[in-house]
Amino acid sequence: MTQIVVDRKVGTIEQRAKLFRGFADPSRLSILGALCGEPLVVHELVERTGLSQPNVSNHLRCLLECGLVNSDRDGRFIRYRISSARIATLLSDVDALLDVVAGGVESCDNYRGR
Amino acid sequence: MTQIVVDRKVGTIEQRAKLFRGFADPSRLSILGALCGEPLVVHELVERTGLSQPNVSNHLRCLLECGLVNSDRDGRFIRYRISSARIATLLSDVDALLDVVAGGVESCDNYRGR
DNA sequence: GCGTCATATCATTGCTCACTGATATATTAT
DNA sequence: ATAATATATCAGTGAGCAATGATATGACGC
Repeated sequence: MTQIVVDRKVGTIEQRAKLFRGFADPSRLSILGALCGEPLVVHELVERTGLSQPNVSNHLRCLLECGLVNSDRDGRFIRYRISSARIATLLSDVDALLDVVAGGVESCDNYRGR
Repeated sequence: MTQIVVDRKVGTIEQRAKLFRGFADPSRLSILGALCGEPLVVHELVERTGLSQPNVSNHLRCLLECGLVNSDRDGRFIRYRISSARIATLLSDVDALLDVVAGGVESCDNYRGR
């Protein structure tokens, strides 16, 4: 009888904070949310998010460097996709938490939004 | 036969970003991580996190306003606890995602850390 | 009351990041 | 080669936030 040992490496506090910060921006959330549905090329992301093209590209570079998305060239297009289904999990868990704390988050003005 | 309809309200992009930003700071992550173990009073949080007392209080005010923690007065102490087990879920989700992307997150220097 | 411990408040400071606008690179078609 | 489309790069700018230090409030015991 074999035993599977998962032993998840627990990230450092700084790594976690850095990863959370990757999600802590409306523009990146829009991009990731769109990519959770299906892989998309840059100009499609620009259309759907309403962000400027350089802005989308800048965020994509960051997301790519962090390993949150992957890219494949397709002719003159570059198609981006999320790198792991765990990203979708994280996003839906945040919505689950918002079910509980949405009101408080809304009224908290320590952050005035960016 | 009854059917249970969950219909989760999906938060707005801005709400999600704001909630993520609540987690996107090493100090707040330390505090929340400590509180996931057990409820603690302020000076215990100060000891365990190594943060200054005003700093901890400032972050607690924010976390309280957002509804991520609750507080109860206990004599001259004030005991804080996380408001929902979903917070712990979210934190473990991030560690699960870090299993996949830790290297990339580490090397991404679009954020230089705070 | 007075002193002490526990926590909260607030202004200031310095750093960091998101966005823009201009430009560069890459690919395909004519 | 030239034009057109698709994407990337980058400096500059403005705004926002985390931490500190000083101080204020609150609770308990003497």
